[in-house]
Parts: sequence; structure tokens; C-alpha cells
Amino acid sequence: MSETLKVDRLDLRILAQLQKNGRMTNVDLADAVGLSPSPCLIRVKRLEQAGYIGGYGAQLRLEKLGDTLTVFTEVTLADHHREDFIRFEAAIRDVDEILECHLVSGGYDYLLKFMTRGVNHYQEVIEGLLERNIGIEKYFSYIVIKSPFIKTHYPIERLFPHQR
Amino acid sequence: MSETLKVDRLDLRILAQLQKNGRMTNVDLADAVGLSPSPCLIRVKRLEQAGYIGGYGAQLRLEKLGDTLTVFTEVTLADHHREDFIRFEAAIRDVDEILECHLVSGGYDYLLKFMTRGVNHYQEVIEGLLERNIGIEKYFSYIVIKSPFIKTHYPIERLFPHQR
DNA sequence: AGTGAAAGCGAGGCCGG
DNA sequence: CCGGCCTCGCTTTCACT
Repeated sequence: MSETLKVDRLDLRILAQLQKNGRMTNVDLADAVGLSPSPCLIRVKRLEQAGYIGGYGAQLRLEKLGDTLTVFTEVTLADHHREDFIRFEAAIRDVDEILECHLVSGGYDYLLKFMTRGVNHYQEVIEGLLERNIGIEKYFSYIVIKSPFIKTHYPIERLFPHQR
Repeated sequence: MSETLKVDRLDLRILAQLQKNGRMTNVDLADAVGLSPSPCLIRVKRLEQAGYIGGYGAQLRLEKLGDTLTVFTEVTLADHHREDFIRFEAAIRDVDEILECHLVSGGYDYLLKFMTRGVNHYQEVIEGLLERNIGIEKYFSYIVIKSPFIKTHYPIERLFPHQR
């Protein structure tokens, strides 16, 4: 599931294609990368098993379904021992409304990304967190007014320019 | 492509399933939501055409392929006329290394999410932006040390609790 | 390693309730 | 609007190169 096996140029092309269209058929994929279906499928399976592909998902336009609010929240912990980080991370992991959790270097400790129905919903979630006493010293909320773009795929050739 | 048609409970279940596994076959999907394949497929097509599903993608574990660096950057513009926002957004949209762009309310204007090969690569991109004179007054970078979690799907029942 | 067959199964269209 | 049938094309395996 997580072996580091060698990934050649063909594999990178497969990954790039699947990133753009996770539902394309194996024959189309094979055609796009210049392979015949059988070995192409084998490579895809290998990449999945090796953990390079974490899964496949539909990209939903949640904002089309109803009102949503995205909020980025900067969190500073009261104490900074290893156990404080662990406790905090464990506590917020199960909060559905928190989509991302990043430990950052700089003026605060964590940057969280929330998705809620609106400010009331967000406030409820935040207050629930504070009541649970998980080591939050202070926090600051940045409400997203508009997201001009969110890209769903990355040109991986740029990350790994000279892969064999 | 962007009609707002009614989405019932069955549609929500379909969306929830496809969000978790965008590659599941239509028969499995139909089974999971309690439908037979034909009407299920029709609903999926409708949801795609209506724009509720923006696309399907493989979730790549880029960090397994090589070194990557994620950076969140707060950007403040020098001026705040409509044209300043438009010019800035247009200029950064084509920068591959910028994955997300959010206009926020609060202490600064934009929160950007970068993905690069490392600090040198990040610095190159940032300097490239500054040289282009696109109205950046100042910026501050938060380097991501660790991302304890990034969730790829949201429990959409929570966003739309009382859908018919 | 890749190619090309063959067999099994799902996608997608059509008809009947 | 849903379920069942039917055909075509894709998936997946296997023997061969």
C-alpha cells in the first residue's frame, strides 16, 4: 500500500490524465498515454496499490446546492508541548465542518478551513470547540467572500521536471 | 449546464456516494442509493449536466512522488478599485503553482495556496509575481510544516439537512 | 516489459408498467 | 418516473512475443 517503487514517465502521464478525468475509460487512458489497454491497466493498479492514487472523487459544486460559507481560521494554542498538538489535532479531526488542518510556521499555529451553512453554523461549531477545552488560546476568522478559482489538478510535470 | 433544478433526497445520496468514490460503477451506485441502474444513470447524467458535478478526478498523493512544499500566502493590494481586483485575479490565475485563490474579509485581501517543489521554487514564483507589478502592496507567507488532515469529501446531508 | 485475443460484465437506449 | 431487457463496448485475464 505504501511502497516507494519507481515511477517512470509513462506513469506520470497516467497520473496526470487520471487527475484531470478520473472516470476516463482504460482504453481512452491507454490511448492518451500511448499504451495498449492491458499494460495500462496494470500500471494503474500498481499506482493505486502503491498509494500514489489515494482515491477517486466527484468534484461537487456544493455552492450550487444551497448556501455555503467557507472560513479560514488561524488558531494559536495555549501551550506547545507535543501532547498539546496531538490533543488538538485529535479533537478537530472528527469535526465534519473542518475540511483542512495545516500546521504552519509563523504568527500562529494552525490554519483551518471550514465549510458551513452560514455564519450561525460556523459560530456554533467554533463555540463547540472552545467549550471542549482543547488548548485553543485564541483564534481569528477570515470569512471567504469569493473564491476566484480553486484548481483541482496540478501539472505534475512541473513538480518532477526530470523524471526518467 | 447551470440550471437550478430540484434535487431530491435520492440525488443527494447519489452525490454523496460519487464524492466518496467517483469510479464506482452505475450498478453499484444504484444499489447503494436504492434504485435500479437505468433511472440512477439518468439522474447522474442530469446532475452532471446541471453542473452539480464539476468533474471527476483522481486524488494524487503528490508528496509521495517527491518533495513538495505547501504555502499559504496572505496578499494585500495597494489599491482597492474594482479594476485592481480584476487585474490581480487575472494575473495569478495562470500561475500553475497557485492552487487556490480566496478573497477574504479581514486583515488582508487574498489568501493564496501554493504548491511548489521547495522554498527556492516558491521564492521564484513570488518574485515573478512581484516583478509583474500586479498591484501587490505586501504579502506574508505561512509555510505548511504538516497537514494533519485534508478531507476530500463533505457530508452533504449536513449542509442541506431538510431537503425533501 | 507490451500485444492481441477471448470471456465476462457494465453502460446506455427502448419498451412496458 | 421507475424497472427489465438487450446490444454494444469496455474491462480484465491469459497465452504469446
